Amino acid sequence: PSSSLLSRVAGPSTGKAGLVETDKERISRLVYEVSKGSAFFENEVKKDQAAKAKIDEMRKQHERYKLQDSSLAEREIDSYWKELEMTRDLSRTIVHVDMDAFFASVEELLNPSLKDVPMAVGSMAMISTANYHARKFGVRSAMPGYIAKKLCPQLVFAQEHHTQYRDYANKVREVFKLFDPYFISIGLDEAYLDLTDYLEEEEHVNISPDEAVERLRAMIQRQERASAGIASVTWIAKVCSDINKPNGQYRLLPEKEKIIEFCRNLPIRKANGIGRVMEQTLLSIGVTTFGDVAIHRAALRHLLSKKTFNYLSLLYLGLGSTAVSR
Amino acid sequence: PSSSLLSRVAGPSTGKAGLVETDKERISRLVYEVSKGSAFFENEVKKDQAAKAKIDEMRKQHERYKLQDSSLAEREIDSYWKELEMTRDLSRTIVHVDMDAFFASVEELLNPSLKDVPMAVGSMAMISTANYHARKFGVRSAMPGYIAKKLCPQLVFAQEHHTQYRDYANKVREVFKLFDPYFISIGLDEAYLDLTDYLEEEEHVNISPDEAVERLRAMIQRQERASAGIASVTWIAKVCSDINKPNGQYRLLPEKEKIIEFCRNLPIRKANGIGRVMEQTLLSIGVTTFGDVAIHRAALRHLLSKKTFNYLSLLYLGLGSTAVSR
DNA sequence: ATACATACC
DNA sequence: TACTGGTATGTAT
DNA sequence: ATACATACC
DNA sequence: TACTGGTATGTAT
Repeated sequence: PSSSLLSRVAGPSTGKAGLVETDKERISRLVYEVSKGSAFFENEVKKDQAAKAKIDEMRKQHERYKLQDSSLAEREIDSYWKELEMTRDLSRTIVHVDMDAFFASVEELLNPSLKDVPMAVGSMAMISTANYHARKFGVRSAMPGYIAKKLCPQLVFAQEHHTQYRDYANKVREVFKLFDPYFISIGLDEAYLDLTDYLEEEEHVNISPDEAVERLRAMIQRQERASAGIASVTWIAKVCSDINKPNGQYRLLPEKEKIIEFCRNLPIRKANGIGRVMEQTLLSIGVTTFGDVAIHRAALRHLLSKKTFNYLSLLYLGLGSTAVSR
Repeated sequence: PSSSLLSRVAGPSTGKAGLVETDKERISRLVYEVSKGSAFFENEVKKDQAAKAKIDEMRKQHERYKLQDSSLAEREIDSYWKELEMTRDLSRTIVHVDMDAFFASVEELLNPSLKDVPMAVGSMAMISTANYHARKFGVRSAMPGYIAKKLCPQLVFAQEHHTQYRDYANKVREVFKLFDPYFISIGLDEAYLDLTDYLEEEEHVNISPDEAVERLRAMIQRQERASAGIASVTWIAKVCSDINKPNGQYRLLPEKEKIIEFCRNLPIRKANGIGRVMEQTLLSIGVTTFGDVAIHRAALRHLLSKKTFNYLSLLYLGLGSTAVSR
């Protein structure tokens, strides 16, 4: 099976965190073997082939395009990027907070005996989250339970208790409100906050963004653990919240050079909006990080839609929305 | 009423040939006054408003675009045009033949008394062609007969005799066949011929393209008169056939500089494919001739669809299809 | 895919 | 009194 | 406009 | 045995 099919059937969360390469490989093969033959699987094979055909078309177009001189196109793109640069706003302190294994940790609060065993919330059909014991075995969100059970035979299932999740989420949101009354929730377990106003208030002027977020996470941590990312735009804050997960935080300083360097080395898949298909698409052009976007800018503008190219431009430059409060 | 609405209700042929400006103005106003209130008219008003709204949107976008520096875009377009230039083919001698007032002149053959009076083929509802006596009054193809009658009260109507038109057209086509067996007919009264092979035949090597076309028209003229244009691409041949109409011909020599100069001064509306709406659209950007297309190339590429811009590029450069025979 | 607008004869 | 009818192509939804 | 694919939680 | 269900957005027809 091709890598794109493996990544498709392995589910979105596989390969995200906490596993070494050989484990990833072993797990995705196991998932593949177990899935094979199901209706779901056959459908995924079909979709994968369609996506691959499109990517192959593009690859051929790219072969032709590569022969051309692209220096003029590159200069035009550079000039466009210079204009984008004018819109850079480093003035906001944006935080992305992500509750660690939220559903699972609520279940652990409800039944502390689950704390020390590999546990997943959901059923043999589908699990929504797994605790970190289970994750060590490759168990992931959006993985069917029966596959998770193959990866981890001693896995314990907890039924979902949505009402409780909402109650706990509301408690956490009370904390967010103290730091930014206009915070935005994404589902029950994520939120974006704009800390700029908080940090400018007289009683907080001596607090650094890192300290403020430590404080916020400490207030949450009476019951739940959370990770957080701090940056000048929302999407980078989200990427940062993943870096020291679980129970950690990371700040990317609001300095143009640092931001561009950060994005240059960032695997494209880390950005919101770049999924499995776009990852494979860009890979076929030789793009793995946003730094590669700059290298292949002329080809990318030629091969992708205007919207997609403009979006990649923002990601390469580390630009994006700072809109949380309003 | 706005000029665009006047031009819309006046019909496609108004303003084409043979009238001075004040006449055109008087006629289009008369047509407007007479049409006003009809269902057809109200529909045209609605369509005109929709088209105008779009054009106005574009105009606003253009106001913003004009503030930007367009030198890089211009260079990229120039490089694209240089590539297009590589495709220029000056080797073909393309002729467009257009029968003068075809239906009307057949009617005159069928009833010679119609020769000396203003006459239109059709009815009070719609006329298809008018003879040149009638045209002096502003009577045009696709004009409703009752409006034509207002312009020219003594106008005589002849009923259509399609069978006869087809018979005469077939006779004319026999002539075309002698010059190019692969000629292409457009309706009953127009044709494109590729004279290249004819002129290369041993018995014709001493005949110029102009002479060959004179000869062709003379052979047709035993019964019908025709005008013709000679150029290296079909669309310019068609423009040329209009220049010395009726009963005349014009050749644009197959020389790059002459062709570009010709197009530079050519009102955009003369080209096939540029109708009333595109004319108004381009006018709103300040484009009247294809020379203006070069001046405003950066804005045009920004404001128009890729297809439209590429098409205008060909028209500016005097490039296009030479495909007649094949 | 479909309807509608533009364009031409 | 009364504004064709056919085709091709491009654009918007 | 509609269906479908991608992407995310 | 067994692959959620919701939303947003982009692309193809």
